[in-house]
Amino acid sequence: MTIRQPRVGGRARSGGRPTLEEVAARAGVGRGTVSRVINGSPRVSERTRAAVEAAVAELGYVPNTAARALAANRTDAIALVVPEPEGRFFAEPYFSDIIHGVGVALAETEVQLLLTFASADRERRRLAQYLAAQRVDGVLLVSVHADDPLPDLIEDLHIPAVVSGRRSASEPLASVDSDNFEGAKAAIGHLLGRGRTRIATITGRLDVYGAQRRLDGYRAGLSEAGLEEDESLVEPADFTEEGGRRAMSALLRRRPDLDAVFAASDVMASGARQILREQGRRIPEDVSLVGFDDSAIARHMDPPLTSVRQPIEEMGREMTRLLLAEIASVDAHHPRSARQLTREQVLLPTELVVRASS
Amino acid sequence: MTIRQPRVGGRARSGGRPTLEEVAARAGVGRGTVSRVINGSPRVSERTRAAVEAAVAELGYVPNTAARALAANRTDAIALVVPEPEGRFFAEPYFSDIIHGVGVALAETEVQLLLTFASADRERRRLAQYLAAQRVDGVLLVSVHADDPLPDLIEDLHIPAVVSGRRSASEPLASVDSDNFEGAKAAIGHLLGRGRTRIATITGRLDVYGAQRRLDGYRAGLSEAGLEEDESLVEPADFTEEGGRRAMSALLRRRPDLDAVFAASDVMASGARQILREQGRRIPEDVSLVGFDDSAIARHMDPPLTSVRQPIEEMGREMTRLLLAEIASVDAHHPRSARQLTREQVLLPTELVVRASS
DNA sequence: ATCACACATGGGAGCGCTCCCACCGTACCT
DNA sequence: AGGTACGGTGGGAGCGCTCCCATGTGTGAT
Repeated sequence: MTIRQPRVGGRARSGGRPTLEEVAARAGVGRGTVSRVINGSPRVSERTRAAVEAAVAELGYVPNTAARALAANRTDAIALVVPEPEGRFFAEPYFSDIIHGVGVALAETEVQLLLTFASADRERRRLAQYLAAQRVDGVLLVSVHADDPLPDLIEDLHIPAVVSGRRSASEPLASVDSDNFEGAKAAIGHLLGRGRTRIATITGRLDVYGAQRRLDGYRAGLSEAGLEEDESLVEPADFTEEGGRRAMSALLRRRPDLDAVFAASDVMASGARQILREQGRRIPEDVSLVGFDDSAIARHMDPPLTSVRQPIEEMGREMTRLLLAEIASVDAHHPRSARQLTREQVLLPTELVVRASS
Repeated sequence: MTIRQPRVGGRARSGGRPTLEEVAARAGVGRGTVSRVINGSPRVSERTRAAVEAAVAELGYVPNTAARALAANRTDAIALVVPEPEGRFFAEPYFSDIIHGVGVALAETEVQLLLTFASADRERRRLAQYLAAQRVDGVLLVSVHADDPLPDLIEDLHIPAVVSGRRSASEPLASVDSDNFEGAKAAIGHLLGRGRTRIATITGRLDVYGAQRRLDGYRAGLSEAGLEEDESLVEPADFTEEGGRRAMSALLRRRPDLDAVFAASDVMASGARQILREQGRRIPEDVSLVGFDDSAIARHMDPPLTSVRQPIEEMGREMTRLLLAEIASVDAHHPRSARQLTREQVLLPTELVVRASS
């Protein structure tokens, strides 16, 4: 028989990173005690804690995350999943703001943020594998389309998740959204205050829940002011500039007497403005124009566009808060199968930014 | 005495993700064999492999990464470290291109990309912890400044790493850079071909190695054409638009007879153009202008700017290739302390994009 | 038929941690 | 004095994998 040698090679002790056990030996305590100190358990005497901390500092000990993840069944990492090609991701300041908000919310925790793109089908599959492999404790999903299968997949996997922008009134996942309804209503209130009464709207794709809510807000704003609904003032579009142009043309043809336009996005407002100008309507003298999103476009338009600002960074913060809470609740109620996720729905207030176009 | 119960709770078998052992049982083979199949070892018979693959599919088995990382001492993840605040990161298309390149290089591997920002000091410390905790197998470093301590830190940790843009001629880490010298020389060659002989240059911050190389290329281009060096045609700046304006003013004051300007960045070229226009010099009739980077600015300038294109996406690809190679070589030569990293230096060719400004 | 050798396979040990139970000592009560 | 309680501590077991050694099992050469 041969005596089994301890495994040598890559993980040899010499020069490797120190382990818990080594710290314990150095501090003259047991492994469990060191673990308690590292994890900030209160059940450790002051003397012992100090001794362990000294040993940690001397050895430059850093816990091995893989071991911790395996033993504790958590990774202390969350993923921000962007179901878009990188190109669009970088083009839109939206994402930058979201990430910033997430970063703020994570700053005081030990949780790491991972960014993942998943536009192509192939990448989707990879992502599914990734999530199933339990590499993250939870997922932030931004910019999901109504027909995206990703959220359902995540739901099946029983992974804590938060989406930005509900997909419907009965969003099954926890979500953070801006108050599209009130935002639109405020825009209408503002236009009414300017003395406008024939207010048209250009909507986004109505299969997007947020677009529907903006339309609802438009209608509520008018009816609360005692104005009758008038479908000839409503023109659907698709969130694009070209769509904005077409819708504006249609509206002017149908209702040449309109004195204000509420576009459900800045991009569509930009398209509308082009047509208004071509047709010789002055902004804001003849027609007031209001957009939605308060994007860079709004600030740089001529004249600068009044727009409804969404608190994007705050949405990022809030999403993170919700996700961390879900993860914590899962840890608590152990049974992984029967867990209760909170599925909280948060609605953040919007703000009307008034500029020269109204 | 009490009989020790198997641990229950979160990690109970019921409903949990299947393990290797369960796949093995299902396929009627041993644990080792399943592991071999999963990892694509050739030492498995065709029959067995098929049986295991069937079991994997039936159970929806996905290996647990934490366990794998712990046992194999690798994570199959690399980090892209951006020592900039997120804002700048998103503002510059440079990063988007790099990431795209990295993504392409990673597409055919199982390696996951993590994005990490680390501008503030606090974040730096976190990052250092993160790396020490062995959460990634290697690091891609972009946009490092000459005085950044991060690369040295990474070097001390003996973590495979690749930087984009060497910090000096003797870069200690593996690096990928574009050929600034030849790029600049080509720009000068082009201007000479246009019949220009009094060619000035606006340099970047000369403590940035790349800026120095562009200046060297400028000089080499002139001397190869038999022109004498003339320091009155060289004006240092700092890569900013304002710097470009100042440098251009100084050059015009000193050398009103100049007939071409090579700016070491498009942004500086943009500043230079403003001054040239103010002074009534026509581009390109009176003065030819060439920039560097071929950024969006170059395409949108009036007139469109001739510029030296860097193969950014390819740099991302190449960095990834180098990093994966380093990681592989580390795995091979086990002893973690005495490892030999390749420290390869790659120089990618640039390309002159000729537009109306020259 | 015998040996040698390759190839295929099973399973023990161990990666570094967390969790939890058992145990120790001390303080406080009866 | 004996009992009880509890804060503090040590260390076994186990997380799910990889690695490698030991053990079959089949093939061709002798």
